[in-house]
Amino acid sequence: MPQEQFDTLLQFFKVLANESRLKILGLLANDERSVGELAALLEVKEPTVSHHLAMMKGMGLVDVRAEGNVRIYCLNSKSLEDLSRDVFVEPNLATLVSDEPTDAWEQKVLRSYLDGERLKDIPLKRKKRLVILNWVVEKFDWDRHYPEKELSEMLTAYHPDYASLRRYMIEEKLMAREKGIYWRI
Amino acid sequence: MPQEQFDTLLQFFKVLANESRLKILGLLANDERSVGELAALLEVKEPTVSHHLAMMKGMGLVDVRAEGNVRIYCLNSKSLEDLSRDVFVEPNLATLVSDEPTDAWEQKVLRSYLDGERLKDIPLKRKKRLVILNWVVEKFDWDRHYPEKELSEMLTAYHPDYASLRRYMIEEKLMAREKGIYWRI
DNA sequence: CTTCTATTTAGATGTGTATCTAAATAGAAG
DNA sequence: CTTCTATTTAGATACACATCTAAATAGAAG
Repeated sequence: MPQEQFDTLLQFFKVLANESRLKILGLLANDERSVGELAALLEVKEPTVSHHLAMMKGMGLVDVRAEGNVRIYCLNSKSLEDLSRDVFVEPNLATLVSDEPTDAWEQKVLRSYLDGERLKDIPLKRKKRLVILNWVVEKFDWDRHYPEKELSEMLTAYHPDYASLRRYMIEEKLMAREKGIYWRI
Repeated sequence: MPQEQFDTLLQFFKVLANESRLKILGLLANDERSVGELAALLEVKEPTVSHHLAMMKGMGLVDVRAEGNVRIYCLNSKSLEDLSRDVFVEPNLATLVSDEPTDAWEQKVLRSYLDGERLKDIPLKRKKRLVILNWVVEKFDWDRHYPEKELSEMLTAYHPDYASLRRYMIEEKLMAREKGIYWRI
């Protein structure tokens, strides 16, 4: 859903990001016009206008009606309103792009927070911190149980603030704890 | 005013009519980001992102803040709202393009309605009719007074429905009438 | 059917622009 | 001051696209 919507929006902007087409939109907002009229008003050749109108029709921005030898185009203001409503509200915009971390981005985070096998810092932003925590938790075996003392010693090897690391691991449900014993989940 | 606004709008669409820039907009709607983060998320090089951000900043779509070595960009949602509000309401759109008849357009109208020195039709649309009326009224001298009979005979030479022509001329204040005498104004 | 006109299709050309690499800058940290 | 890192600037390349001309289509009118 978001991807498809993103492409539609991108296409919409591309269609309107052209002087001739934007003028056509403005002219049709005043009155319906034939291809020839538009060509004369814009002072470009008919084939060019025809090409532009085809694009705009493809986006549903205009409608056509044949009248004798003439094709009359008019604005489809509903589709314009639909697009603008969906688009220009910030929360809608936000859903257009997944900000799921990509491999490339995770690599970047790891590089910037790791100094060899040690952490330079524990990221404050949750998204980045998750990348780091996932890297740390990989150091532990799936099918072992770790007493708190052993866990803390191992964590200290990566960052002095082992307590925070431990707390975050629990919080993010990367590990579970019971009676002072920890294991991966 | 309309021309300037038109250019702004066109520029706005051009800025957003690009996959990378539209994604940046979406990402910044989620959270502020540094150039490097955006480059990693989009999987393009930093200079490219930098270039895009400069464009967007030029339109006032984003704001920057320096933080150490890093420049953090965030969305300026107000400017986005302003633009969309001005744009996507049909009456606003209509004012963006002057539909004053251009010379080219007038020529076109004349060509399509004239058959030599006779009118094929009297246009129903006022804009076109004005072009025709202006052409007809040129046939009359500025400093002569025409009795109704003479006027009607002259008009008949251009179109059988001389009465309509005469009425339109008065209506558009191309001619004035008093006691059955007509003259140009 | 033939001719004329409005439009569309096809194909060519030139400009614009998104992106890259390499080099310059600027600020942080030692 | 020197070094390192994030970013910007400059310059090159390549692809996209707006527009044009010429030819095809389709419908109106004779």
